[in-house]
Amino acid sequence: MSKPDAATRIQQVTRKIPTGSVANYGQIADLAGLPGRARMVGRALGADPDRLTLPWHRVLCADGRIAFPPDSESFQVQRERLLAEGVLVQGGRVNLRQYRWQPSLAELAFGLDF
DNA sequence: ATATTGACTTGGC
DNA sequence: TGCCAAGCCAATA
Repeated sequence: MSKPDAATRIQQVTRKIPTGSVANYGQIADLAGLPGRARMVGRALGADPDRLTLPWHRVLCADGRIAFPPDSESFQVQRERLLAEGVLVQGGRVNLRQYRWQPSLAELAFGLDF
């Protein structure tokens, strides 16, 4: 278990996003040790079987917008889940300056398996 | 084995 | 704001 695969690390980092906060794909990629691989984050989250407990809805595009097409089912689900935990979503977008997750080293390291 | 796709980002104009 | 080109790379076709 010393070197979990990329998808696993992405899932682990995503689980650390606090309720009421959000992060963007690139940020998760960086924190998971996958710089420049934002696309992989979206793919990994979508492929993750545990969609009910994994807070995938807290992951947004770099500009704060929901990555799904506004008319899609996923878009709505994500919007609902964000609103449900107090994150304001206007025009399919979240104000990052207000909700962006800014983890401390301790916050990231706590509970991690090195 | 080659080509296209996509829940992305960044930089430039 | 917006469009475009590059870089990214596993999954699909």
